Order: sequence, then structure tokens, then C-alpha cells
Amino acid sequence: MAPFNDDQLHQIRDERREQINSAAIQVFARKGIISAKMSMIAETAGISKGLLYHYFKSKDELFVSLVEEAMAETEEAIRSVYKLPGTSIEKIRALTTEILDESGAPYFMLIHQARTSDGVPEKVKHLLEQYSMDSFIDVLLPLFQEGQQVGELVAGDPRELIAYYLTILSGIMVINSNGIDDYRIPKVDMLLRLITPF
Amino acid sequence: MAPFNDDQLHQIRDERREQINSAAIQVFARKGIISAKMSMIAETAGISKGLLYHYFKSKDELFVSLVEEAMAETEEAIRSVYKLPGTSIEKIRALTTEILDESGAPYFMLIHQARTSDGVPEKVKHLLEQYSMDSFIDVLLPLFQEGQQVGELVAGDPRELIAYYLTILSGIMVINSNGIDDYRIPKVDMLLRLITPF
Amino acid sequence: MAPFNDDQLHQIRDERREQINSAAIQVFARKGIISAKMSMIAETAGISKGLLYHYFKSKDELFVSLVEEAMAETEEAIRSVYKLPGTSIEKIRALTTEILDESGAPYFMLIHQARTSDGVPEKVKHLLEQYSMDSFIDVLLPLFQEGQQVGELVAGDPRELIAYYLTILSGIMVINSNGIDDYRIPKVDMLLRLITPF
Amino acid sequence: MAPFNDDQLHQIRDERREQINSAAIQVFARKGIISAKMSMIAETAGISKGLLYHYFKSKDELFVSLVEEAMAETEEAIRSVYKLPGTSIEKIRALTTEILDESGAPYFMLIHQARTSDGVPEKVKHLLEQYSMDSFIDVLLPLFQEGQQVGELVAGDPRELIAYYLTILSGIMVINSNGIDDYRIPKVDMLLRLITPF
DNA sequence: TATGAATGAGGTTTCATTCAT
DNA sequence: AATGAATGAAACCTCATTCAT
Repeated sequence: MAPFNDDQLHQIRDERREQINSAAIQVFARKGIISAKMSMIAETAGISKGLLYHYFKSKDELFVSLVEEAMAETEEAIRSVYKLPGTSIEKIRALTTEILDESGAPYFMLIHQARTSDGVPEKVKHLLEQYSMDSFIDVLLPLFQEGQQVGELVAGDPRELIAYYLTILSGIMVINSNGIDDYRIPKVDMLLRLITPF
Repeated sequence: MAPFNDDQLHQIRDERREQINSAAIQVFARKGIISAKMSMIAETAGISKGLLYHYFKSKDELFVSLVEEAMAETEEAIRSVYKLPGTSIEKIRALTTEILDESGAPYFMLIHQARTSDGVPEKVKHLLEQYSMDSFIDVLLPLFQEGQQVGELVAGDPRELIAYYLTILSGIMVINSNGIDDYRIPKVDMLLRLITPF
Repeated sequence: MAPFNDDQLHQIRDERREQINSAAIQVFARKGIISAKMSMIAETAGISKGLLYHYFKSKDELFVSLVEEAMAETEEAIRSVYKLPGTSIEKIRALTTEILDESGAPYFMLIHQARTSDGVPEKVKHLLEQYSMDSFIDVLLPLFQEGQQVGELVAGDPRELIAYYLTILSGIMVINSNGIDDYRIPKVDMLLRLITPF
Repeated sequence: MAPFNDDQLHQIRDERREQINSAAIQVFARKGIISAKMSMIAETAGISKGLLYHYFKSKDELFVSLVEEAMAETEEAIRSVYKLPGTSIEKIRALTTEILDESGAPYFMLIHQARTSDGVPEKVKHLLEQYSMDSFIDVLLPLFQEGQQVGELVAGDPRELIAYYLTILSGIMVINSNGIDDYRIPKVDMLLRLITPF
């Protein structure tokens, strides 16, 4: 009967937000921004539509919030490559493995949806410009340059090499993040052939 | 005073159907089956909504018709690899080039949409089962086996090799068929590294 | 190659109008004014929609024209009762038989539709006021009065008697003019019990 | 602060459903299934179109639901004839009175619409087969047979007699359930002449 | 905080009507 | 006289969003 105290309320709010985030990322990634219905998200999160709107003013705001989170996570994942042990190629192998690991796919798919769908709010467009592929290339450039110097990676314009490699990985993730069995995710070693010298 | 004769009518109908097909494939490929609005398709085709329904009973029927056409074209493109000149690897290079060539992308994207979207009519689901990746693997198997025998391709399970290669190509096409500049389509020679021995 | 002469044209026009009338009365009677589609009427008449509009400016005009014809026929049928041989009750039996005879049902149903449907043009409303049940009662009044005088019909207000009798006949016709087997059209002798003395 | 409790929600839902039922039965009975517009029903019920679809998935489902209810009510009304006091003919007089009483007319009209209209959902067709006139004849057969035995009803095939009588009553109801003043509903005693011996 | 009833804008589809030939 | 392609208004239905409790 007693009202919740502030801490409890705060905790409830955090839990709800997490529930909603998790439900929304699933639904958006699977259905795309237009096919994703607010009612579906509410149902998946196990709450009412009303409560959904209590936490997020609109579908757009919810989507923006998810994209922000996804971009932060993705950037962090890429940045953390430098913390990994081993030579350049070993770091790249580890990064590739992690990217293809299914756990990150919904995040990635979300960003892909954001890039390619219609009806994406302006705010998301701006966000995406900041987190363009170029920014990821910037992060990875030292790693690839080092790899080229030690002969672990093929020669050539390193920015171009990174762009091609990330594009291919992106393609695989998009393919993979829909539940289609038909496609076969290539082994990491196969993909590394793209960038290692004969 | 006389009405159109049969030939004229036939010609008009064919032209309109072609107009609609062409408009619809663009719109569906870019937006997906749900986001694609019949009004958009009509506008793109330069006709009224009403006329659209004169030629196709429903959005679903239009979509099914496009998928059928796209699948036939895609299969034909893959089958025709054997008519190309040159050794195995040269044939594969030519096929890869053709696949990545943007002209076929909308067709491909349409099939991708059909595989991954919600709200796809049952009839399309059945069609897609017939045109699974396995069926394409069947077509390409002799080519890849020959390539392996003459040492132009890497060793290993050829079906798996084809599956991986097609998955990677598919990913690139999906990425590419939205109008995103950010991604960089890799050069064919880079992709061939995936399947050629060092 | 020679153009039709005036007589031939006139004949063609009359034939077409008759074709259309006949088709339209069927379709309107069966489907009601809204469910009846101009395309159905054209198809039933074996002509194109365009030609239909060549003969009748609109669906409304076609409907009005049919109702006018139906009312004229119905009135004539009732008036002609006096030309029939026999006593009052025999005349009424003959009229009843003719009314229930299925051939007139579409005409009757059309008038019923006109009375009860929405979307009936104003002009039809005015026509119907002129051809109200009262006008039919006026026609039949001398016959029923004579029947009462000679003791062939039950006593009482003759206008009321006619109104009740026509209402019952109308009900049967409406029921009968849809293709429902479930209902059973009563025998004329049974109906005459309503108005003959014990 | 708290949401409605279950009882309140239940009550609201029941009220709305009743509102909608009542509005829909009026509109369908008067206009038929095609002419009846969902917007009309919503307006008559004093609610928005959206809410209508919150309670009934589609126009068809709403129509089916009404027909089910109407058939149950009609059957119950006929079955309850045996609970009435008096001799056979008195029971039949009471039943006839009740049937012609205007309150039941919309229910009846709805079933008539269901039987005769186009565009009636398959499910309704099946329902109607179960509630054919034969089933009503079965219910009334003992009553009419008893009436014949005691000489209150005319002799002859009792099933046929019931079929004719119900057809005539049906006709009157159909005529009566549209708002036409022109027709005059016969007195019950007049109708009973159809089935009582001289 | 939490619910679900309620609304209305927007999309799909139908069909009376027009028009070029 | 005759055809059928073409149009657009209006109907059905969905769903993001609001609101009373």
C-alpha cells in the first residue's frame, strides 16, 4: 500500500526502459521501421501501449534512442580492437569474429534499417552522418597500416581496403540478421583471404 | 470512329504492364512490400491508382508477379554462365561482374525483400522454396568442380564454397541496392581472392 | 462498307435499349440498386460499358427508366383485371395468379427496391408518390365493392381490405423474387381465404 | 491514478458492444450488407470508426455476429410458443402477434438480408443452412398437428401449411421492416383465416 | 506508474463515369 | 455505334497516439 520510494521508482524506471529497449531492438531489426508496430513492441516487452508512451514520446523517439545506443555500442566494439592481444591480423580476426557473432546483429541491422528505410526521422539522418563509415575507417586506419607495414595485409590504399572489407562484413550481417537459413555465413578465415597477401 | 483494333489494344496493354512493372520493381526494391504504397507506384508509372488496379488485382498480385519475373531472370542469369567464353575462373569473374553490376540489383533486392519481409503473400513463400540457394548451387556445381580440378579454385567442399561465395555476393547486393553512398562495392578481383588458391 | 440507313440505325438502337433494359432489370432486381454494378449490367447485356453510357447517361437514369416502365406495366396489369371474364372473386383469383406468377416478379422487386433502398434518385421518389398503393386501391375499389355486395367477399372497409391483401401479396413477391428455395409460395386458393367469407 | 479495474473494463466493453450491436442491426436491416457503411454504423452508435474496429475485426465479422444473435433470438421466440397459455390456435395467435410486433422486425430483416444479399460471408451461409425454414417447421409441427386434431386448424399436410404460413408472415415482415408507410400490416385475425376452418 | 478504450489520418481497393479511337 | 483504357471519389481497414481512470 505504501508508495514506492525514490530509489524503487528509479529502479522500476530503469528496468522498464531496458525491457522496452530490448523488445524494440528485436522488433525493429526484424520488421523494419515501418512494419514494426508499437503494439508489437509493447507486447514483446510485456507492457501496455500506454506505458510505452510513458517512456518514449513517440515511435520516432524510441527509434532514435535505439540507434544512438546501437551506434555507441558499435563504435565501442570497433575501438576496443586495440585492446585485443596479438598482431594486427590477429586483432582483425578477433574483430571479424565478434562482428559476425550473432549477438551484435540486431544492433547492426538497426543501423542498416536506419540508413536504408524511408520514414526515418531527420534526427537519425544527422546521427548517421556523424557515424559514417569514414569514422570507422579513421579508427581502423592505424591497425591496417601497421598490418601492411609488417606484411600481414595486402598492399594498396588502406582506407579503400578497410571500406571494402567493412562493406563485405556489413553485407553478411544484413543477410544474416534476418532469420533466413538459406544463406551460409562464411568462416572468418575465408574472409581474411580478402585482405591477406598470398 | 472505330475502337482500337486488337493489335493496338494489345500494344497499349503491354506498354502499361511494362510501365507498371518497371515502376513497381523500383519502388518495392527500395521500400519493401509494406512501405511501398500503391499510390507511389502509380505515380512513378505516371498513371492513376485506378489503372493500376485495372492491370493488377491487388498489391499482392503485383508483388507476386514481380517476384516470379525476378526469379526467372535471376535463374537465367546464373544458368547463362556456361555460355560465357574462357576458363572456369574467367566464367566466374564474368558472372560476378554481372551480378554486381547495378542493373540487376533491383531484381535481386526484390527477392531479398520477398525472403525477409513480413506480410509477404503465401504464394510468394512457395515460389521462394523452389528457388532456394540450393537450386543455384546445383547449377554452379559443375563449374566450380571443374575449377577445382584444374587448380583455379581453392579445394574443399564445393557446395559449401559456392554457398559462402553467393552469400557474400548477396550481402553486397543488398547493401548496394539501397542508395547508400557510404558503402564501397569491392572490386571483382578482390572478391575472387576468396575462392582462388594462393 | 456502306453506312446504315436511318431505319437500320433506329432498329439497332431499339434492340440495344431492349437488351439493356432486360439485363438491367434482372441485375437490379437481384442485387439491389447499390450492389448492381454497371459492369455487370453491360456484361449481362453482352455489350461494353461504354455503349451502356451511350444509351443511358447514368446509373440513376437507367434505374429511373426501368422504374417508370415497371410501374406502367404493373398498373396496366392491375387495370386489366376488369377485362377478365367471370365474377368478382374469379377476377381477383386471376389477378392474384398473375401477380404471383414469377414472370412479373422482377418488375415488382424493382419497385420494392426503389421504395426501400437508399441512394435512390429524387426523381424516383416523386414517381413512387404518384404510383402509391392508394392509386392501386382506387383502381381495385369498384371490383372489391361489387364482390362485397354479392357476398363473395368479406364485409368491412373495402379500402382497408384491399390494402391488407396487396400488402400480403407484396410480401410474398419480395420473398419470392430472390432466389431462395426455402420459402414456399402459397396456393392462390389459400390466399383467397383471407378475403372470402366462411 | 490506477487504471480501470476489471469490472469497470468489462462493463465498458459490454456497453460498447451493445451500442454497436444496436446501431449495426438498425443499419444493416435497413440498408443491406453492402449499402451499410461502417461509418454510418459508427455514427449511429456515437463512436469513431476506429473503435468499431477495436470491437469487431471487420464488417463481415460484425455482420456474422449479428446474424448469430438474430438467429438465436428468432429460434427462441418460436420455441417459446409452447410456454404460452391457451389452445393451439390461441398459441398461434400469440406467436403471430409477437412476430408481427415491430420490435422483432430488424432481427428478422437481418436474416432476410443474409439470405438474399450478395457479398455475404461464407460463414453466414453455413449458419443459415442450419437455421433453415425446415428447422422452424420441425419446432412448430406438434403444435399444428394438435390444432388439426382438435379441429382448430384446416386439414392437409401440416408441414406444407406451416411453410405457407411462415412464408406469408416473412413477407409481411420484410415489407414492414423498411420504413414504408404505404403498406398496411394486416390484423392477426385476418391472417388466422388462412389456417382456420370455415 | 500503469492500463486499454478511443480517435483520426492515411493506405488499399472498388466502381461510376469519361474519353480517345 | 462501339470499345475498353483511364480517372478519382468514396469505402474499408490499420495503427500511432491520446486520455480517462
